[in-house]
Amino acid sequence: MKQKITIKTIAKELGVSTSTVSKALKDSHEISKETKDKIQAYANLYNYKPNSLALQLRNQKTKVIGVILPKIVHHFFSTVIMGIEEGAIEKGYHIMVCFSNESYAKEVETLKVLSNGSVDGLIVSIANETLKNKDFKHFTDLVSEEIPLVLFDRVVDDILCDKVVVDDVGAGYKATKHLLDNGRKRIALITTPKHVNVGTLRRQGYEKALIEEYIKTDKNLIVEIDENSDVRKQIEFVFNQEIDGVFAVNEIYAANAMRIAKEKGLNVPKDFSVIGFTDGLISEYSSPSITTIAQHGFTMGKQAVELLIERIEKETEVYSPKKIVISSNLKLRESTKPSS
Amino acid sequence: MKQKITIKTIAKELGVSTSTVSKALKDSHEISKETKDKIQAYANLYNYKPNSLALQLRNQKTKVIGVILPKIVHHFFSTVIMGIEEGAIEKGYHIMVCFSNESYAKEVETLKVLSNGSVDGLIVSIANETLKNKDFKHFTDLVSEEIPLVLFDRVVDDILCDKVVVDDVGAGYKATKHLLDNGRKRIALITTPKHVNVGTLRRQGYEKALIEEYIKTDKNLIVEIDENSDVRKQIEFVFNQEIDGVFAVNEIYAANAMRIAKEKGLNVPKDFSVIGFTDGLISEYSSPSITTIAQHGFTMGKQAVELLIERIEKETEVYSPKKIVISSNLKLRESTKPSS
DNA sequence: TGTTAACACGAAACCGTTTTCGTGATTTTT
DNA sequence: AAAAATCACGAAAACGGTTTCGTGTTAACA
Repeated sequence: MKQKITIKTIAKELGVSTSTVSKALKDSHEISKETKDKIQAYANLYNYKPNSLALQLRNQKTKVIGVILPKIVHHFFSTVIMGIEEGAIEKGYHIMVCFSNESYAKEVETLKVLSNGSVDGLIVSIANETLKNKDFKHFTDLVSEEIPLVLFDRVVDDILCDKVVVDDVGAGYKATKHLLDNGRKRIALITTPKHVNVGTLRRQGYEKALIEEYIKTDKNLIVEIDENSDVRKQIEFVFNQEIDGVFAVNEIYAANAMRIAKEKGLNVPKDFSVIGFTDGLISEYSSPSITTIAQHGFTMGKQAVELLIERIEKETEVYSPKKIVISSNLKLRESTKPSS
Repeated sequence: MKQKITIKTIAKELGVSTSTVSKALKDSHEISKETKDKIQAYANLYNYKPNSLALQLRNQKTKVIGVILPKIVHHFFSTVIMGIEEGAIEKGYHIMVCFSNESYAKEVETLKVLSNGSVDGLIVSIANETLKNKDFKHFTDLVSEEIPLVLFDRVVDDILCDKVVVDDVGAGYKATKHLLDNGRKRIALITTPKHVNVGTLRRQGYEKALIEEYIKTDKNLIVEIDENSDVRKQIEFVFNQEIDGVFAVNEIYAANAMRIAKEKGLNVPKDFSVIGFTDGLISEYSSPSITTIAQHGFTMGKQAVELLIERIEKETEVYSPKKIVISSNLKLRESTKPSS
């Protein structure tokens, strides 16, 4: 890379001290107009830009926020990133994005690297493997180092930090209630393994809605998907039962379920209703389009980053972690058009 | 944030100089075993981590790569990010991600901020507005500052830097040829405005395939989508003509076209074929699933970052820009099952 | 005319680390 | 026993800025 122009260069070239240059560039009253003009003209001519590393070192802050996501090729997470970035830019921050790829080891490593001073704070959604392990030491260490941290979506209560989540129980309830209202009686649930807490919470909502209608939850109608083996096969399994609707905790499962239903000759939404989670493009463009729970990823991201920046910039010693719950809502589409 | 432990702290605490601490932590032979043990033990105990800002300043490199994308909630771009990140991590780099949101102003601003020393190099896909403006000064400035830059997908030849693109002409050709081979005669093209060069290139491939079959390109079969107004309406327009197939330059347009075709009572793929670009989830999960040109975003990202890092680390003064062309291939699905 | 204030600038410390070059104290060599 | 080599460590500069605190010169005031 070309030799960059620095304050020193300018100082030497113009026969003044670095302090004078620094002050002149900040339009300090200490410096005479002529000197300022001369220095500023020179700086402009040679396109001087203050070296941000030097400033970061001096100010002891980077104006960078680290973001660690389990994955990115995913509508929800990419929407969240959008929100985080927008919120960050508004406050003069930038984001450094890393992925854990759902791996515990990579999450630990990334957290370690980012917490060595390269970022002012972190926004994280926990990797699946970590949730399974239940080993959160890398997070609690971060907290005890007092590095600002905000967890979102996939959070755990043991980690004492700010959190942003969707109202998963409520969402599960709304989704199931909607199916019941449409007259469905035997509703399958396609969810994640228990360690993924969002899945568990959505399941609670599902069960709550059923109980209210005096329907006993039937274990055979519930399938916990193991992403390491054939997802489609596992979903097909539930179709061995007699069912008239399905609530899936994400849109991939929902799309798969609908496809299977159609292949089995079921007419969606006439004979069979489908409802998913994450209001992504699949739900919008599949046919029939799929009713979903909208997660408001953008809002989540924005709230998370605002929370974090507040935490970073507030020097208050006493600090009680906040938890923001974003309410989700139903996005009605063709897959649950009332069966006449 | 808690007061971080530094080399100075250790030095003072242990009554040695900072140089000794620094050397001891690097296991230098200059330091006696006892002193090293003592210092290392202390560092471990208090969980000392070298401040990365100080290192970056001293080494004059950040090991960070800036990435500027037009958008992220998009299958292709998020796949590219994955590739970039993986390649970066492998070489000990991290990525700083920003979005231009297709805006010229934000692109200029972001480029300026990132080129002040916070990154060692940049990977960019140009914003639509910039392509329309044809104002690339912010890029050429970067090049003349000799800041390593790699452009991908949306590139322009005037900027002298490394580039990674897909074989858009070839891809357009393959897609159109495939439709022709399926016996389609009146093939609509749904593309972008002319300033988006990838659209223009794909169109060239389309025209080339038609010419080979002695079919004259019919302007009425081509629609250039303006994203600022109703996309669906614009696509519908082309259905006023008699057509038996459509080639769309991205999957959203393809999905829309297929939906309209179905609404018009056309049977896909029996009466009508659809082929898209970007092998995303929509194409996979819509019904019928949509044949696409796979863009290999992951590969593009990885190649781009490898090119960039090579450029960053090679101190060779003479440097001739490279252009890597990634060949795309057809992913056959239901929307173009041969009409019997 | 002597004192004080305002002005315009520079010296030096600081942020946290690395690294070159001394240097005094041992140990080895002759 | 004197010279040379080795050892174990420290001082200081450097990376590129900012900022506090002088300080010499000039202008204003009594």
